[in-house]
Amino acid sequence: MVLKKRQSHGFNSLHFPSVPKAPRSARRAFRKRIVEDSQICAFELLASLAGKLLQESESSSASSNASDAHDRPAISDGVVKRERVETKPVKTECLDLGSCEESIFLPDYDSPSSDSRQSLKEIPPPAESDSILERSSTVSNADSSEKGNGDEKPIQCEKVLAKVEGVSPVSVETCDAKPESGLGRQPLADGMETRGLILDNACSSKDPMKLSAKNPALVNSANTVKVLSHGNSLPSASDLKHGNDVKLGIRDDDENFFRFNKLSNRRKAFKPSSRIGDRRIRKLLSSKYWKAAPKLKDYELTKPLFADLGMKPLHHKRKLSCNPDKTQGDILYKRRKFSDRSLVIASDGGFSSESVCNSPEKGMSGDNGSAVLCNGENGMSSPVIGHQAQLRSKDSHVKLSIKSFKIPELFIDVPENATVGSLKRTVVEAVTALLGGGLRVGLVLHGKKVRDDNRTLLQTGITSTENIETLGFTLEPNSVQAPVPLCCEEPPAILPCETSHLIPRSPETPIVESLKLIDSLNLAPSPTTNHADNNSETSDQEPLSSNADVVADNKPPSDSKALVAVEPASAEALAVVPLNQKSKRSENVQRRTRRPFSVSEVEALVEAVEELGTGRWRDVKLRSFDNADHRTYVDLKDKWKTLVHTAQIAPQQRRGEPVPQNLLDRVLAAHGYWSQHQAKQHNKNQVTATATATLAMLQITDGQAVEA
DNA sequence: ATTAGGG
DNA sequence: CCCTAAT
Repeated sequence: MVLKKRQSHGFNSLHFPSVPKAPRSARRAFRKRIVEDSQICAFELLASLAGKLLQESESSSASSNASDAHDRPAISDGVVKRERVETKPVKTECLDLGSCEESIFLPDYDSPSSDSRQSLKEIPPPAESDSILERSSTVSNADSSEKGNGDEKPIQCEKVLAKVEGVSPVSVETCDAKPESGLGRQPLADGMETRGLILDNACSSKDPMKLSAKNPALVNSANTVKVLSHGNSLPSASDLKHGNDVKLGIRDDDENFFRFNKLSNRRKAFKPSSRIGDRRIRKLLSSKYWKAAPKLKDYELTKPLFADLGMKPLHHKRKLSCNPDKTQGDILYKRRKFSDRSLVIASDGGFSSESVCNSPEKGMSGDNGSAVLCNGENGMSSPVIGHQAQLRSKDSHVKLSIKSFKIPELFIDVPENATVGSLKRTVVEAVTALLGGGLRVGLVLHGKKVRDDNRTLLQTGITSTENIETLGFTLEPNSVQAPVPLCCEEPPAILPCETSHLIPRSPETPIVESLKLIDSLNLAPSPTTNHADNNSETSDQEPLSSNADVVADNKPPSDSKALVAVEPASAEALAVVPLNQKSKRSENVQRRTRRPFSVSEVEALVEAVEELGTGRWRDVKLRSFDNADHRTYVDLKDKWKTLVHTAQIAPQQRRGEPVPQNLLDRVLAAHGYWSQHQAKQHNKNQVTATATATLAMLQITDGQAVEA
């Protein structure tokens, strides 16, 4: 027990009301620095943000060209290539995001397994790479030159080598627009079995935006490919790279993050007590200072299968061009609080793949485990993403087709005078933000969660069509594992400019009706998909509930042979999307773990309150819980509150660890006493004597009553 | 930063 | 426990 040794005096102790050891101002002195630091952080952040925006604006014109270009450079082996010809461009329709320049063409990659030379040709097949693949750390400028800039800043690529299956190492390249991009990228550790996983994410452009516009697709498709071809759960270490374009933000955030930690440490050094520091940090974490960083962390911490599969940079353009006038409509969206933990869902109320995207049939050819990521264009419906999986067994590979994922319920609030376009965008934003929070994909087999990420599919039992029936995927917020706040409170400047903006939720703004309308439209997906199945291969769709035990009904993925993932938004976009606090919190911040008060703690509390009264929780904390970092004065106050309540109710209604009646009696006595002397608390000395007597009487009375 | 109260 | 408003 951390309880401070306390004097064992009862009411008599009331004679000696404890007095703060020093004036509050003095005690707080050192804290000031903390505040200042945080402010500095804020400034730094702002500065970086400004810089980023500036940079983006500067490159806006260029980026626009780049963004709509079909040529998405594929890079491998340090060579930048245009893929237009080699890959089947899949045009993804934009979600009516104002500008469709963001549309991306996603190539199909063929599974190396069956036909490695095709899509992955540029990438050295795993088999060939018995040794560590060495790659030039610099990416050729081919792409950049085409773009017309990119020559200037050398871009660094860091190589990350990961050992895979104890045999062939996997080379992953990441690039950073910034030379010193330090943040240690996490290698594909975790002993992932990603044989043949090769991720190349080259950054040849100096312009972050450009990168963002291009790379995500690249990365995503790469991931998908991996999934298809290898079946093994693939680490999303590769996903890390996605954030290059947002580098600035990430770095800053990370720096801040570290700073925060520092602060906390410092604070602790000074004062070993109180959890206040922690709380403060938490608060900071959960607030605006965070943008992309959380995401990065998520990636680092987890290995989401599809976590950021499919994030498309939707916002660059908008960011720049928009000069949102805030006076316009306000659009709010938020996730429902109760749904924070589990998302999901259900039968695919989603859209058929076609409705969502134009996926090339070719890409879906059976032999190639090609992945097609698309962006659905139906504004309203877009938020609803069905989830469907299809598995096939071919050769020794397990192939799946996930038609779509359904996203959890969203609340959207928009003014009546908002335009349809703005509404659509809002929905997109919401979805983006949601996904940006970082999702993990869970695997459910036979209704049971498969937790071991390192096991092979074979070991897990996912080998053939038979299993497919019982295989399901779930989407889970990352926050569970990584209590990292993800979001970002960005100035509306980033928002879609047209008519509406996402704004932090404000009570007054919302028009409930419109909200509901939207909600129903978007959230309640009408089962577009056919339930009729003709295919032997079926996928289970399960509601993603926190339980994850639930197995959903099978869905007959009709014919899609390829994996089709619907991608609502880009990772970067996510980084930029402002979220309202609530959604943020619900998704990112984990509640403090519950720590029921022990009897001894209660005793200490009671004792302290008897002496100090009910209005000096800080002193109570200092007196009896100074060493209990997890008990804040608010906690103590709350506990007292509940204690009083507990003492007032029938013993049968009390729950949890029973508190000795005598303590409860003391609680009542003290409570009664102090509530009568609130006003007089000033003159403690004078009152003390009286208080003692009164309390004693009260206690006696109470005790008698109880006994009787 | 604390306190007080509602959720 | 969390969140907020008011100190």
